[in-house]
Amino acid sequence: MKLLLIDGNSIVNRAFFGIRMLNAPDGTPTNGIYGFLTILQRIMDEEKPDALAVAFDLKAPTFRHRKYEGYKAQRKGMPEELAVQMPILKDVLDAMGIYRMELEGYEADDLLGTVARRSEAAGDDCVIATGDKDSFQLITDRVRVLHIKSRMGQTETIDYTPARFREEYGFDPIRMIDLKALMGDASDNIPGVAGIGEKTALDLLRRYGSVEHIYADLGALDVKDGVRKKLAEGAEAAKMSFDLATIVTDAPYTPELARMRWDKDCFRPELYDILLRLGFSKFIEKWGIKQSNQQKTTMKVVKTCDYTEILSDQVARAAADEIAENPARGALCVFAAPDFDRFAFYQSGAQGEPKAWILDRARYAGDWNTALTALFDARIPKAGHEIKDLQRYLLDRGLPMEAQWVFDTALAGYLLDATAGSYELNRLAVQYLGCELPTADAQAQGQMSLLDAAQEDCATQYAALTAQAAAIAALQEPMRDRLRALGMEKLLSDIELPLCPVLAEMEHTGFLVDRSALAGFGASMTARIDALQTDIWEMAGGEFNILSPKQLGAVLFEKLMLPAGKKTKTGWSTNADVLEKLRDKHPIVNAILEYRMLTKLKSTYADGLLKVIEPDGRIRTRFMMTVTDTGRLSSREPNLQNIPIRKELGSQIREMFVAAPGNVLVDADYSQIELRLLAHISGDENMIAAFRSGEDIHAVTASQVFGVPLESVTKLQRSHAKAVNFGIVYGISAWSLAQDIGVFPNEAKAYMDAYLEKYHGVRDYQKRVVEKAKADGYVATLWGRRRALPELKSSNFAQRSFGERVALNMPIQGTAADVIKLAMVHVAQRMEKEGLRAKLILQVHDELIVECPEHEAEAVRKLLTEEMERVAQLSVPLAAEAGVGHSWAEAH
DNA sequence: GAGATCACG
DNA sequence: ACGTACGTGATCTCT
Repeated sequence: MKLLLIDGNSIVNRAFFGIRMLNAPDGTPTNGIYGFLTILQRIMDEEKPDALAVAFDLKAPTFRHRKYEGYKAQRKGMPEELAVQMPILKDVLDAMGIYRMELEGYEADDLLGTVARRSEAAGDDCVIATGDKDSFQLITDRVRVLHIKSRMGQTETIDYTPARFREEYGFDPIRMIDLKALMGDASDNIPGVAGIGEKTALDLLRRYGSVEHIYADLGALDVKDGVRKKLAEGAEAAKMSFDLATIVTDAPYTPELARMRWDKDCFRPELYDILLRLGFSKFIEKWGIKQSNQQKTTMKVVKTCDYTEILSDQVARAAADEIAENPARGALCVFAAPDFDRFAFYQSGAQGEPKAWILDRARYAGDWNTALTALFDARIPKAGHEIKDLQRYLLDRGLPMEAQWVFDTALAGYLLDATAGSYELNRLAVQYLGCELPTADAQAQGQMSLLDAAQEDCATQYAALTAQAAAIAALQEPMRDRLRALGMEKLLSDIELPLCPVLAEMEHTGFLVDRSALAGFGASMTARIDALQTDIWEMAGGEFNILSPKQLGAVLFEKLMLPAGKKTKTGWSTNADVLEKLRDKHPIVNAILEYRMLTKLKSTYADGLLKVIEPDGRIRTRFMMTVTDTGRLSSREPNLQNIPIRKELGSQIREMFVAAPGNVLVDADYSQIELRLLAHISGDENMIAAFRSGEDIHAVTASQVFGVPLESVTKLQRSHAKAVNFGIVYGISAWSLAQDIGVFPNEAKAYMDAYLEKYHGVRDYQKRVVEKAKADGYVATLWGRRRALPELKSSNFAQRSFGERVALNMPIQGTAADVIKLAMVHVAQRMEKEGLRAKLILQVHDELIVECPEHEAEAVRKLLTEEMERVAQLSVPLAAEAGVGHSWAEAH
């Protein structure tokens, strides 16, 4: 039998300090619980124990501390945010049927030790999961310790067997006590011997085995006199520390072994409610926890109803007419199955009963396009979920999509919490309605005939679809209320919703790519890549996978003994920054850099893009509207927002993105939009003046920071000033700036000080924005787009600092996103109004690309820059520059 | 599936 | 002493 014992306090502590602040919908902090459950699940998956128990501390002073009077056993008090999570965590564990071990006056460690020794005596295997090193003293052949570390939100476990421990420490696990006796443990209030640190303690134990041996004859030790003196003076402390560090293994505790047995079915019904309240739908899903009495809540909040299945064109038209003639019933809510072959429509009655309709392509008797045309009638106001994709579907089928779209639950969810990550309807229902939606998975019953099962399946699925459409209806009011309260209604109605058809059409149109040129480009690299591989293998003295950082690290830093720089968590870093510094040290480095560049170009861009060119020669991306934390769009499958440009060879790819015959591309981009927005938002007079003057902003910055006349700014000074400008927008530290531009940190610090001295409006603004973010818990753009910043309250320095940088950056990056989105809406509307055949085809954050007939080029160029510059009247002009060409490279 | 790397703004 | 810039997505390796 295998028993898993978990040090509850230690694990929840790691989780709390390691994971960014998370909150339940009601505001209760949940990061400790969340982290604990994540770690628990991971260990369970990996270890698959037969039984488990979680131990918790219960009150100080504990047994171990009691015998030392006057000794302050009190650990540092738990932060309030963690303390409130402890009872909830215990409730969760109870509801999961997991055995809890607590004993008045004992620490979790002592219970672990006691139970571990007993299970060992009974011939069982035992695994202890903890975040502290104290428990290493319990390691034996039958007791392993899983040490849980959390770094940057990631958890890492190290499996300590006696061998693994000895390898790392150089002595037996039981000597962990001796180690603590000598070096102490600040977090546990174990004093240790004053002046003896980890290094000395390890050395002593490796040579003399134990505290007992060390103290047996201090005079015989081969150590410096200073160390001998410290040991002599610390004899008492060592004795006490030894006792304090010794985990009790014979506590008066009898665990109820039967209740430790792990059984997946022992979840109690209230687990569902607890997890729901905590906002942990991820775990509900993952563990397949069934709702208890929630079905009733669903019915109450999401009013479902019978549906009519539409099977013919005639019925489809009749239904559309009925809907159009009853505008008082509210928007028609549409839910589409993922592949758009089934739809549910739902209209809540103003007075009467709600009505619902189902459209199933597999069963539809008439013409599918006719059905869609009828129901997506432009007379009918509609609400939906991810409506841009629906519009794209209609467009791809050659159908109109001009229906009045008045709401999108996914977009609303995104505006309300851009960091949530997913806006699945069920999740929104949990969050904003407090209920779960029925799922479609039919429980195929053994007794049912195949036909019955199929029918049952269909009915369940239709009911589920209807409930989704009904949820869209039910979500509108609470979500709209929230948006209004946060001042984001206009953001939805004037920017995000109107942007949907624009993006749908961009995706639909796609970008023409010169397939044979791209294929030729890819093929032309093969020979060079092969030659480089041969050279690299020869210089390395053997074959290896150059793209494997692990193997490459071994070659560079062990075989060729090049000086290793940064480390990653798995080994040496071999990234371009590191390699760049090794360029002169060995010819292999240059070859590797070139090899990396070429393989990247070939696999991601040449081969990668070739795979997604459609039969008409065009590439169609998907613009994601609810992905980024700042309000930007993202582009996927393929990503057309990261096509190379910075290096000459890569930028050749852009020559293969072309206009169709008889057409041209018009490319317009905002010049320095983020810095201009910084000038406006901060109100810094000096920076505003610089932009109004129309001079090169980086040169002006250089001239001011380095105190030289504008005309005599050197290239290097300008490039440094440019780096500072970028850094300011990102919320820089002097250390990182130094890394970036390759100067000493104190020099970088001097640049930054000079910068903030000259642009003191920026300095004041930065102070303001961080303070306001701390007070409000969020930051916002000029248009009111928000990003919540719970990180600012984190007790973890790194996370808090991250929050501060985000507070500095998001309002700038997000406002730029607002600006270009609005410009896109205006551009599309105006091109349509002016009857141009021009089409927007791509957005790359500060750049728009239009494809149009040659004769429209001038008009489009003018239209683009006008609309882009006219979006907002700020204290600095928004400048857009446009070019025309037959390829993207030429137009840019 | 996670981590490392590198492409873009 | 902490840990180093903001925001993305694709590909490859390796567990």
